[in-house]
Amino acid sequence: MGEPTKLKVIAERLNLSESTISRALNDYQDISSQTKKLVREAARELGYEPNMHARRLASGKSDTIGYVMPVQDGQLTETFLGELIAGLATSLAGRSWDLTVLAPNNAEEEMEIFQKVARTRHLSGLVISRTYSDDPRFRILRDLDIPFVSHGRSNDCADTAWIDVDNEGAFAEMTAYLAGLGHRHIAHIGGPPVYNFARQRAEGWRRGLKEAGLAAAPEYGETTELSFEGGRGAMERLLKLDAVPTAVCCVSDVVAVGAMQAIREAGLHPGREISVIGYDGLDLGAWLDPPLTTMRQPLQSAGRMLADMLIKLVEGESKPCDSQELFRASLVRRGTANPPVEDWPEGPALDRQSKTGNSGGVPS
Amino acid sequence: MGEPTKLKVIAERLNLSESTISRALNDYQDISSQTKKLVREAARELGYEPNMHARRLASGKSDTIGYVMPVQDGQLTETFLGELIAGLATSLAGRSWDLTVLAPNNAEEEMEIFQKVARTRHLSGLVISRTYSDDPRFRILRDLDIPFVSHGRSNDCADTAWIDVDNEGAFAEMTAYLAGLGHRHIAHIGGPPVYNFARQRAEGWRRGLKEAGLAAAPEYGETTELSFEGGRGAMERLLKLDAVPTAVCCVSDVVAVGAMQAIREAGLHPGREISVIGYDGLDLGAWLDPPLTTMRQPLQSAGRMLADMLIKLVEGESKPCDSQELFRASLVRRGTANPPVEDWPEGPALDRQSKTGNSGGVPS
DNA sequence: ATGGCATCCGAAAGCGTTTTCGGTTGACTA
DNA sequence: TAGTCAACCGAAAACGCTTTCGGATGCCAT
Repeated sequence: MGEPTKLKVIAERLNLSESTISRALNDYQDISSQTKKLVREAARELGYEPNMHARRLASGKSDTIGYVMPVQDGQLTETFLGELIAGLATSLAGRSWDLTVLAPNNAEEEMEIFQKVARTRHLSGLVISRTYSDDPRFRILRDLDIPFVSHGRSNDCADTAWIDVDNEGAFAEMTAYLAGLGHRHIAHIGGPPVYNFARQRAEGWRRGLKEAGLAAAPEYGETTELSFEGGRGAMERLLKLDAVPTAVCCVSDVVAVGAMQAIREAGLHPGREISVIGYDGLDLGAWLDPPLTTMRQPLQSAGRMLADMLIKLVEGESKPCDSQELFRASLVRRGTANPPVEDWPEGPALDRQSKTGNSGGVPS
Repeated sequence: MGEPTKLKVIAERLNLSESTISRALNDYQDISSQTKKLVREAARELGYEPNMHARRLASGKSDTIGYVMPVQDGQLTETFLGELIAGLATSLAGRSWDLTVLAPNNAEEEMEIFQKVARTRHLSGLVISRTYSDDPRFRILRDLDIPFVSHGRSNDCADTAWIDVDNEGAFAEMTAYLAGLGHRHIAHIGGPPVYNFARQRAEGWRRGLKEAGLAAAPEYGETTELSFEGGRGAMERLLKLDAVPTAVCCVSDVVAVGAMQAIREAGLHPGREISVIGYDGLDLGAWLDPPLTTMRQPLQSAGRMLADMLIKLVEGESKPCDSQELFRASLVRRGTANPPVEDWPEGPALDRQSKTGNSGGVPS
């Protein structure tokens, strides 16, 4: 109610010195367990809460980590952001650390943040996300000696801390699954290759094709924006091909939904003439008709794990290169991945002259 | 690179005292504009960044606001969370304030946070969201004398700061729109009435009905969880009614999508036999077939405005009751709201004996 | 000259912790 | 009985900034 109780109050009440109180509360070894108990009780009774600012000033540690939001790519509506941030926050709260959110609007602002953190050390470490294939932040943060963990890998992340999903493995599995269903014309709608995950997923598709004994026709490797419109546009291009693919691996659920729309607009049915698999495991995929087959990655724990890793790094309890976790994504079978069908409608919008059956070879 | 420059360094370099430097940088009036310029230049050259912890300890102000995430309701996948947080963060960064995110897992944890903030004042103010009709937090925060702004109103928010959308107005407009299209059997699928917005939206539906000269049949007022399954279940119940409604106002887009699914499963077509309007303006609505008509609220600026309001409150530049903003939502015409049709299929799943035309009266 | 009044700046006391260093006990060994 | 050594605690110096208070200076009017 009145004045916040500080160390001094407890000290006077127990006839001890402030420093003893401080060390007792911080569990120093040179305080008898008896007085420790006394101090802790008094602290509880008086409702003592340490003044974070004083503590941080004196100790030189900030016990705060910063999460750098991926603002500049306009991906703020991603549904996982909330869960990630909540995961970070709860994990930190358990250790009475704080989470502050940074939202740089462009690369320069992000650089300024890094510089400031490096100088003032007002944040103990950073979590970055939405990594690029060739991501300068890895080098910069290392040079600035700022502890950090990334959500996603990059080219030179060999000796940094990260967590990621095995994107390549996931798409190889996805492709193998489609091949196992009998598909021989499996296309891929990928994302901008600046994103590391996009490159990895495309690579996984290629590997899956190869392992299934299929060739990766270049015209089957589409690339587009990570959006509904992007997916639709890419699918429209695939539909114009001489040999229209009978299955498509999409870099994300949103892109997959766009592809489904294009398929429908061509008078075809997603999951019948053309199978579609997305990636992300979004709920919305289940609400479609037919529901979208996809792959889900474990996200709920990502925030927690990022926080744990970063704290260990900051406290020097582990080295960056020992803090690397690769998760597996798992297939979510719903309605849009089925064996290929023979009877395609010969709609006016669709020119399939070279595609009289599904046994034809892969176009060169 | 080396030691972070502190006030002392600048003071020695300019042959001034630390206190002068401090006041010069903080634009005190008793420092000549000449020395101010000198100090500022030196600070820039030396790359001076104030030590936040020292500053906050000395000044007693924390220049930090906390955003309390709505974790306990499990609504973390809401797409607006990212935008809201980003808005808060950017607006604060412009004033060199910080945003820290709190993620209480239940009401007790939330209370503990409040108590701690009240005692330690380590946060200057709070932003709360996902408000209940009868939300105890309003009283508690007021009693604890913690400055706060809420995203959404409550019963006793007359003298607190908030921003909100005119939910009631939006649903009245939505209902009027459907009535204007010729619908006379307009139902509502609402959310849990503990949420203030849910109650407001139901109220808006009733008002719209009344203003259109239609009666609000109690069985047309459904209530359900804010989920796909909830919407589907509620719609299934509506489909069992003697007089099946020809239009449905849904409390959210997600619920609307569930309703659409139920309609489809009954052998009917959303937007043909039964019109559906959602609320939120989510992108995913546009990806459906047919695309979901909905209402969009301005969210992009909400975070910014919440931050601005709260800072003004903290600085004493305005009073809570003067910080209240009501936004209007606007109708997004897409494909699921059309005039009623006469020819309903007589599917086995649907029993419409009392519904031979659309001119029938509202069931009592 | 003297007083009064701005204007500008320095000295110093905080802010509430942490942490090092040394000092005081008492028990135990030789 | 003196010496040694833990075990435990207090004094005091930071940490880097803010802010009050008063002092010095110069200017003008008396």
